[in-house]
Amino acid sequence: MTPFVQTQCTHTAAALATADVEDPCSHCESRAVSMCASLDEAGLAALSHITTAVPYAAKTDFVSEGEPATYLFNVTSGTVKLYRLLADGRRQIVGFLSAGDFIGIAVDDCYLYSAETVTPVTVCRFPRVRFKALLENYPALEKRLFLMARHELVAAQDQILLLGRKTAKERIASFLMTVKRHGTGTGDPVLVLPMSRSDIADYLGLTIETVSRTFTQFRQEGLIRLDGVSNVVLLQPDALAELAEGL
Amino acid sequence: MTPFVQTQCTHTAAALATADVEDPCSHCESRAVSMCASLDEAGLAALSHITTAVPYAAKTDFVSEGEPATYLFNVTSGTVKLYRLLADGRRQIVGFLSAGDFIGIAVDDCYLYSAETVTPVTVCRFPRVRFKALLENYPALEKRLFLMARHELVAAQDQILLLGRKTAKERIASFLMTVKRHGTGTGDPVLVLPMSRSDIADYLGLTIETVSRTFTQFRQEGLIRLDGVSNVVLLQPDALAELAEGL
DNA sequence: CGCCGGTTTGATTAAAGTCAAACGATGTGG
DNA sequence: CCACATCGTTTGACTTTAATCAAACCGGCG
Repeated sequence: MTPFVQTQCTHTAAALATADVEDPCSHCESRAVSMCASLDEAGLAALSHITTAVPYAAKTDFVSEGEPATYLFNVTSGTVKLYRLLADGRRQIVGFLSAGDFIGIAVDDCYLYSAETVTPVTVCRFPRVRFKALLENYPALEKRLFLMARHELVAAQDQILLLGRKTAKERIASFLMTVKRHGTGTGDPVLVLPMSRSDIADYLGLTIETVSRTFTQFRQEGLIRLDGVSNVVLLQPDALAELAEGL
Repeated sequence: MTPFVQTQCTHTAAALATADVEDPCSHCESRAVSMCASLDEAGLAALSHITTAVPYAAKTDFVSEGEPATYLFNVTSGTVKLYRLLADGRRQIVGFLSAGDFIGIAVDDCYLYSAETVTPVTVCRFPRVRFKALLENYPALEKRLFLMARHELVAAQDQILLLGRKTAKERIASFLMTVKRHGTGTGDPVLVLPMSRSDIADYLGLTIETVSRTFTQFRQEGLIRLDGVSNVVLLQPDALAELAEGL
């Protein structure tokens, strides 16, 4: 478990093969969408100096709630879920992350949630203390993280509205619209859900059975088509959008 | 409605009476707990220059979701609720604010939630554009806002766990513990709840009836004592704390 | 005193959860 | 190559929690 390579800030097998030791981040596919976009060459070099690129297999736990926060991470490919547990094992997924997302914005000394990969994932790993030191010298990076934190806060409030006041159908519809928005940005109505029904349930505050039944119901109503378990075609995206808003 | 005074950054009737025009923020009771604590005298002077102190009566709506975000606010006294609505009127309160809390950290051009006073409230009001300009010159202020945003994010994730996975009893217990923590910090087990049962319900994703029944149940079980509707004495704070964590 | 809003209590319903079994891909070993 | 075990998913029957509908209560105020 947790194999890793010491090459810095190069993330895919392809990138690794062509890694340029002098400028390791230049090939990073997620650079443009990550906090790294805020850094000039000097900043990128300084960051790459404290960075380790790490690939994880699917279903790998790599952050545990309550543990000392030794490292912070940038997801560069794949899907990660963040979750919190109650004492008796009830689980709430607080977010799904993908390329460009940062893990640890709100972290102080200890992690406040656990993180597990959903798919195979690559991350850039930074020692927390050194990252915080670096932040002092790159105000643009801090500004960028602030912006990302604000976006996370908006997303969290959306989720609070969903969990507090939406029905199961509205939650699933909202989830589909979020995945759609998060996708290519094109109007592509074919979604890929890399996470299991169990993950979706724990994200939406439902049970596996209710998630499954609701997908079936949407299929029967002609709102979606299901290709296997992970491919969803939105047949009536507008109707789903309305459902998501409670109309 | 929305009466206001042009005196700058002086917040209570008492403070108003003794306002020092040269140094209007010096008497502010919430300065130490607000973002203003990050400013030196020059910064405080610059901020006070774009500030209007505004008192609001209880139950006054002063921010509306979707409206252009002309102003940002700092709460200096009283309690405010932030909420979002679904089309059919279902309401979710995303947070209660009090002295020192900032309204608009995550705001871009338009407000993302509505705000209404619970009690009589005083705020410092800043034109958004001018505030953002000022931020550029006071990195310590921006750092402080970033820190506050991170704390809000942690609180939001706690609320997501609560709404997604806790029972009604656990939600009420969690709410009581949050109010307790938010209080004087002393071990004072007597809480004052300035908000209505309806507000508590809309904050916890429950109905008025369930909130009321759960309080009654806690009273019958000897966990709390109720003095009227707004005073709650925690008779067994430890048991409530355990309930809140799902133990 | 009696109205009025918010709150509490009671009876019933409905939405989602639980328990349980069947289904269907995927992967393994005979 | 196919039987079979496994794991995640779907479907079904039933239960439970909290919501809904409705009435009584209570405290403050005109």
